Amino acid sequence: MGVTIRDVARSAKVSISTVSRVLNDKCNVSDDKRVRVENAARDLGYIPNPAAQSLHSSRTGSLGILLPFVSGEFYAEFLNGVDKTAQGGDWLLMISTSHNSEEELRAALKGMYRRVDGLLIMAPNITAESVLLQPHDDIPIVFVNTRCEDEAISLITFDNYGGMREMTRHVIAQGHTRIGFIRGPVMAFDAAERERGYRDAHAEAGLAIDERLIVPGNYSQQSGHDGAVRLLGQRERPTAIMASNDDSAIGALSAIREAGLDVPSDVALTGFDDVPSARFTVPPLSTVHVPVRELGARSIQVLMECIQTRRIPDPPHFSMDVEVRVRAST
Amino acid sequence: MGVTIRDVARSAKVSISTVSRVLNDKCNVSDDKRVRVENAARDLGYIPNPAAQSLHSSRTGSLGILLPFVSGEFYAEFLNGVDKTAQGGDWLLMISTSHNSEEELRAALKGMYRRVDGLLIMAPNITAESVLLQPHDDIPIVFVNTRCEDEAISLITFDNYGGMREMTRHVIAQGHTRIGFIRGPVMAFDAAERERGYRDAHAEAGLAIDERLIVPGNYSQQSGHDGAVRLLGQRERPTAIMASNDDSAIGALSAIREAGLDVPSDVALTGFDDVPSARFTVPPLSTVHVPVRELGARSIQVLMECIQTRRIPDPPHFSMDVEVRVRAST
DNA sequence: TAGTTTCATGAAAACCTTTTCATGAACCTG
DNA sequence: CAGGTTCATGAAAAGGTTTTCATGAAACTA
Repeated sequence: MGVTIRDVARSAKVSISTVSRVLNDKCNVSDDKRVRVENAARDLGYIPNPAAQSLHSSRTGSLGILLPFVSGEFYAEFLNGVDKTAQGGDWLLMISTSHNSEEELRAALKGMYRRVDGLLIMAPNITAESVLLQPHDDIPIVFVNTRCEDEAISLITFDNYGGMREMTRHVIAQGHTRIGFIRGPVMAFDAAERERGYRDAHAEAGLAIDERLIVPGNYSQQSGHDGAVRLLGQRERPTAIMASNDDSAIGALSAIREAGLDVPSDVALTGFDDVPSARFTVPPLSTVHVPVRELGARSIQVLMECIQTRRIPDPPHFSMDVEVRVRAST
Repeated sequence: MGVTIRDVARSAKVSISTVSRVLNDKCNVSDDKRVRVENAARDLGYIPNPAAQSLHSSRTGSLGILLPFVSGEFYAEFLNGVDKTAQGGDWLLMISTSHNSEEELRAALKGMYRRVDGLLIMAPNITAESVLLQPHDDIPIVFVNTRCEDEAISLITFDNYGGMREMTRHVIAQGHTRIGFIRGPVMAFDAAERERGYRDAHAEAGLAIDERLIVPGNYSQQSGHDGAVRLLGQRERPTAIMASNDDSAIGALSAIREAGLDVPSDVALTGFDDVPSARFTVPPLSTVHVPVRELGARSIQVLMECIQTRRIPDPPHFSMDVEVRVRAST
């Protein structure tokens, strides 16, 4: 079995209290013994048992990350920011994905009970308030990209609505009046916000929306492809297609080319997220840049601060800036 | 603070031993008390403290996942398979990324000490043997896509060499003789294997390789773009470009189109991995299909079995099948 | 020098479970 | 009915750490 503090104490011929003092406090212990303990610990390769430490301190050194269904570059980027920042603070990450319903999230929350010191939750399909109604540990929780009105809950988000409104303004400014829209997942808060941006920009410009131009999707490439096929098959086909995210835009792009049409001369195309691939489509994709990695980094940053200061940040809600990036697809 | 087994015992008017028995063994306890305990536990919302359980049982219920730098769809897919399978076995995942050097991996290994019951390590830049030379907990370890000769080490991999050899044969069969190759990361085992496949297929066909046709890369879209620019700028430009993975093929595709050339009529293009996007490039990308999600799933499966049976699988090395998928880019 | 303060040190308690052990009571068996 | 089993139950130990408390020695102060 593993080497314990007892082994170190025996080897250094001191009591376990002294060993613990040397390894933690660093005060009130004679140089002689300190050196003996340090040597013994090193020679034996002693590492404190985290379970024992945690039992005593009720601190775990881990952060829980709860995500919805993970796919595509968005999450890889997000996790990158999360992990790098967490490692900087010497935290380990406990990650659990595929939580789309309240049910699943509740189970995950229970599974993480007492195993983590804080939680980062991205739950675009659910409201933050409903998550917190569940019985839960009173550890700090930071929500990301989740619907949340309550100012007592810490939230990091980005402007799904404004980004898509801005992008729609851009497309309208290009002279388009029949603009197709490929929706995101039905239950997703961010998808609804993006659609709202699309609609409001139309209203602003005094453009009526033909509801047939709004087709379903679920953020996947396949759904973007299918959505575009549907839009292009319409009698009076749109001159521009706005996809709810980059993945579905990439799918749409392939459908447009399959139909023998050119982007942007026949059909303009836009995405949302600005994943790395968006710069490498042909033509490069006009999209709404979301600082995904920074989003992950900042979320963890805030969570670490919540844990340290024992209270939620002020202001509790923070929104990252997004920015329209016009490339060759419009 | 949290509700403990004592609280449940007090509330149910029994000893803590009885509570523990009801919640675990389920034997040798009267119906009367069983019901009382169950009700009390439910009403108080009791969840056993994992640290205390772990301290006693020296089991944690967590699996450690150590990955290299994570980016792109490959890892999102892999994690999908991993997480879904782990959840099925009621395990939590402790994930740590960005371990490319022995140094970093050693630190991560130390950080996970006694926090996990098993480890899944993907370390294409290092050998499995060198990782195990580090002092480490004697928990089961499964390596994925890592260089490893030792038959005493459990390994799941896929045929990087054979896949690329097969794909190269396909390209050669199309009549190409000047075939550019965009390398993966210098230290990466899988990248070296893929290059070896490229070379051996040439040798088989009696084709000499012009070393100028092999350019550096690092699996990123940007590096694929840059590599293609370099290849296309050569005096005698290649008629086909094989990228070491799909991401760099996507980058290369954009560079080819920027140069005003057509795929596949001017330049054929291939990738490796078959990430979801590969079907939605224009034209769709010929690539080597790797069952990435299954790879993740199987790896965790094997790890769970190692933990349960307390020994490594027989045979210890397992290779997933890959398959050339010819699409419109060749 | 007597009294007080500082300081290094080890013993022991606490954190929360699970599991072993001991104790009776109720139940058999011959 | 006496001796032996089974069985429900609670007390206590163990798991590895940190922290408090007690102890005694050494260092000060008046």
